[in-house]
Amino acid sequence: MSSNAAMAETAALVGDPARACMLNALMDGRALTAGELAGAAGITAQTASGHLARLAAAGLLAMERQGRHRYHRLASPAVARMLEAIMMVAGAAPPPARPRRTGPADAAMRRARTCYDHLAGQLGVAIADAMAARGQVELATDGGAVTPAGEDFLAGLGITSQAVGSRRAFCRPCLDWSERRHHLAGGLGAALCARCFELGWVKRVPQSRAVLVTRAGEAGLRRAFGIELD
Amino acid sequence: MSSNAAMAETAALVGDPARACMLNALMDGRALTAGELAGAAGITAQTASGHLARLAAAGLLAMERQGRHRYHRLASPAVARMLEAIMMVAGAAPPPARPRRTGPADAAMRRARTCYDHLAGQLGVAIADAMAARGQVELATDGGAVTPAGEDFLAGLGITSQAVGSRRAFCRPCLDWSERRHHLAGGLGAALCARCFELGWVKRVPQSRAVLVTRAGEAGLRRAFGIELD
DNA sequence: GCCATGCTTCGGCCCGGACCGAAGCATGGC
DNA sequence: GCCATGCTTCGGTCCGGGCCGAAGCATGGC
Repeated sequence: MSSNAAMAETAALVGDPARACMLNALMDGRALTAGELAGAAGITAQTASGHLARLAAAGLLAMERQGRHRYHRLASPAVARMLEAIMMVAGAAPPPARPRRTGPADAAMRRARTCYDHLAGQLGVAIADAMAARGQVELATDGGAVTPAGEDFLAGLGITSQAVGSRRAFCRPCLDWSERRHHLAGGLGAALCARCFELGWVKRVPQSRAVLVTRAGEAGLRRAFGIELD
Repeated sequence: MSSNAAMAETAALVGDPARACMLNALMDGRALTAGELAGAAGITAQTASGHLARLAAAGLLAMERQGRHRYHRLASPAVARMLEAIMMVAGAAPPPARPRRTGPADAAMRRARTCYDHLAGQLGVAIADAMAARGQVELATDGGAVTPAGEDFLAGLGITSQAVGSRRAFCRPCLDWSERRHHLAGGLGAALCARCFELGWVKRVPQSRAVLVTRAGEAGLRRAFGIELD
């Protein structure tokens, strides 16, 4: 059973704290240089170099040289999904343990962040809740669908069905790491996230997966979704 | 960022070949004794005991004592999904490598097997294809939905919508490990799988995730789905 | 009570691999 | 050409943890 060994090898790569840190830093979908990743993991450049080479060899990372720099990013959405899945199990892990402060310590991260290509945190959950409450999407633990009313609503936001995906069922729910509730992922989640950036409703916090809701964003989100973050 | 450490810890648990072997053996959803798991991993009982204790402490396994035996099973579907996700990355891993025989060496496994709670392999893919071709389900990479025609069809098979789930979108596609194509998972996949066992169309191969299609099953599958396994 | 079975705990061995210092290549700026 | 920057390779140290043998508890059969 060689597939067992392959699985163990892949998991072992994620199973080192320094590598996990680097992978996590790439979970926002951007590409970072080797130096930045070394800093994020708190290790020296030469140690990071070894790790990155192994991750790339295993197909977890894609590497791209640009001048003196080498940019690394997650090789595919499948890798991001794997990391999500691991994080979910890790988060729910201690079953008979003390409740233990859930989620990231960083308040901004808890409030709003990107999760590979879509929005998560309080913002992501609020959007999902609002769209579900208005009958714009139907959510279930195993999948979801956009309703006709939802398509109209998205069109009004400037999101075409082409941007979302060709089929009706493109709205994968993704259990939120800090909120422990579902938010919108999949094609719909990615399109909504991209549109929020385009509209200037949210902007990235440097060196972080966290995003800030701008003043225009607060107004826009209230108008479009009827949501009001604390 | 303590969540990083938690993720690494969880991944490291899967990252040991012996533990990966045991987790894999539990991927069919059944509960096995410590001795059986030790045998599956090719290690002694005392070594397995240590591994199992750690996996249980981390919330990956649930343990249940029954007489002298201790039965272990995956703690939750989330764990199974995590293992699936890791396997998927591991399978697709070597990107610039030789094509390398895909999937399990075992021919029976490739033909039909369970994947936690649903059917996979050629059989699983064939069912998904047949239902999609007949307009009974709509599949996308991020989710899926059963059509009204599909509900009628399922009712004819003796599968009520209660058995499948309360919402319309309960049919999560799951990328097949050996076939590299999608099959039906989620509530729908679980209900179909259970019904196939009830009808005696398939039966488990002892000590394996593989399942055999019975003579009655060949006829039933042909009649119900119009599929013909080689 | 006695023994067999199933599993766990303890102790000690040993190997893999994570880490860093130093040196070696590249690329870009001047 | 020269040096600075970014990254990699090499060599050596050190620690975590996987492994088994032996012994220690439970449970069940007799």
